[in-house]
Amino acid sequence: MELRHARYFVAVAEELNFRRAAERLHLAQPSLSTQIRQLEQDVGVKLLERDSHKVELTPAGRSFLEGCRRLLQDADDFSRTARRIAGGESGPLSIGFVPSLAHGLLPSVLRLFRKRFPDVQLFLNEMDSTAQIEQIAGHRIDLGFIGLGLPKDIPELEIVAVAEERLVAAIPQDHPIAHKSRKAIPLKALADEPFLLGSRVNAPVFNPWIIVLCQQAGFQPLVVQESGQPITVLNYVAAGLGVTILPAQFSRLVTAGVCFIPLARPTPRYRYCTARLRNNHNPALAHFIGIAREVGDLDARKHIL
Amino acid sequence: MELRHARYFVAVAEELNFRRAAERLHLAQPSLSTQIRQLEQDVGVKLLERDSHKVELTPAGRSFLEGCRRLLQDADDFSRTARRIAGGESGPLSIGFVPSLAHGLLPSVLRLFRKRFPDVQLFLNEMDSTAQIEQIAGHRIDLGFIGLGLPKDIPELEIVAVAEERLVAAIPQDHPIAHKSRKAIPLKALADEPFLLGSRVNAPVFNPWIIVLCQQAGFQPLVVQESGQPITVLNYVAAGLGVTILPAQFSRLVTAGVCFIPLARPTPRYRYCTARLRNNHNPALAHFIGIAREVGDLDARKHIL
DNA sequence: TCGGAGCGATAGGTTATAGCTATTACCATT
DNA sequence: AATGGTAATAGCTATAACCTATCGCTCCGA
Repeated sequence: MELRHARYFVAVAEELNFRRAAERLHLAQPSLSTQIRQLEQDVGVKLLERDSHKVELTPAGRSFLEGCRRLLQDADDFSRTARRIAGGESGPLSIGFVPSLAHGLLPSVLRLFRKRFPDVQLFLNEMDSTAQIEQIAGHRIDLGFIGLGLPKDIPELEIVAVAEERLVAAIPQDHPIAHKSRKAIPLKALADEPFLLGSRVNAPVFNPWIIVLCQQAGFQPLVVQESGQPITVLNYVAAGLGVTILPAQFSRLVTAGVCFIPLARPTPRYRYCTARLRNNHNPALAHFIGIAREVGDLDARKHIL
Repeated sequence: MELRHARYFVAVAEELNFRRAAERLHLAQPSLSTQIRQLEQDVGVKLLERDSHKVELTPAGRSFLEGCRRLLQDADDFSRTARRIAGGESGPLSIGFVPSLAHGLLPSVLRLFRKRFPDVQLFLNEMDSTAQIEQIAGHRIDLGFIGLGLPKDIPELEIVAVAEERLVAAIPQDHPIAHKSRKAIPLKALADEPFLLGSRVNAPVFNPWIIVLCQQAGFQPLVVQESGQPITVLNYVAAGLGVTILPAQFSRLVTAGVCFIPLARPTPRYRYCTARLRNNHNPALAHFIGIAREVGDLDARKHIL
């Protein structure tokens, strides 16, 4: 049996007349007769009761007709679905993201993505960037959503920057610099301050980057501590143990005793990136990255001080 | 798209190797390649990512694979169903039956039929024989289940006797005949009794037949009443208003004051028949009639006194 | 009672295409 | 550089879907 037989049979069953059905199918009547006979032989069942002046369905034919209709409809439906998936408008998309994005860029990206592509089924997995690399390579997730970049350059991965943010210095409120001005200061202004950084395992790329920035600004920072979550570090800052540097979004975490001052001249920018396998052709991926960039730019204008 | 494409695609998607898939399909590899390419072109979607050393499914292909599997399974399933319907083992079967069968032969027939053909969906409709003829002719029901026969002979209908029963005379308990013997009596013994018959609309065939039987036995019955349900008539008999003649099954309706005596010499037999349109080829019909005859014979041996 | 109209089935030729074989092009591995 | 595996391509063959022409049947109106 072939779908052709189903199409022909449905036409005949609906017209109950071979000639008219054949016309509808742009076919000559004898061809249709032959195909229907062949179908009956193949299925092993008489589907139509026909004599020279009427055609009617047998009970088996009635049931078979329903089956054929459903079959054709199904074939049509899942072909369409496949096309939608190929166009990135439907289908599954697994995304990993680092915890620091969960309250920042990600929700905005998801909101817009869901609006534009409501039929893409998103699977969201919070994990650190190392785990993301593994799962991307193992085809467990389609996309990684990380900060800054990756420790090592892996050629199979395509890293795309989707948003950037300025950096802010977090300084104890009673510190002289905090009093001078709320305006941006150069990184060099922190040259003599003790530095508090977050835990190295949480920020394997960020911390070294900060140190490089300081070196580029002409000083070697005195890192007195390198542990804890960002929020913990801010509490240490409030306690006067030192200063820290964070992406601008953290300045929204209003913390008593901490003053946030943007850094400038040169203005270092923290980047958020997506990571994907180059040969992963899930078309929803491109849409997601596109939306992330779109939202990222907006965010950049809105959030960066 | 044709089912062939689905079959081929499933094989390739399962083997992830054109050569092996082609072997499995008893096909040469280039033919398979061509067909898959054709399928992709037809659906308008790249289903497989293939280079010279590996084949893998695209996201659209994964979804399409599921669709194809379901499609093939469905086609198989409803072909089988059609065959079962054609074999009378499945499908719908509408039956009409006269009220007097509802508590007699019909339940036994249904019991056995359901056991043998559990997948045939029976639709049961109680109605008098005239309504049955109409609905059979109008293809509303497949089978009529009636007593005795039909008033007029309709050539399109095939009437098959499936069971027969002896007749009993119902006589007031204090009547001399009732006292003489419980053994069978000839119909002629009732020649001088007043006859009570059921309503003519309920028994358009039965009543005239009884009268003909009496005439054949050599007397003209004195019908003093012709109305009511059988149970009502039996009450009249109990009251001593006269005698009546009924199929043997009614002797199970034990009624105070009524004595049932079988009729014999000649032994008139009441027949139950099925009626069907000759050109109704619902195959479950033949099975039903067969079972009715089978049960009818049993009933005959068990119930006829 | 006899054409005529309309139906599906049949016969026989044509054509499209699924399938074949042989080969190529490509890549990974040795 | 050679080998062995892959899928794709080229060109031919054979199957079968399709066509036209015709038949045989039944119904229906003249």
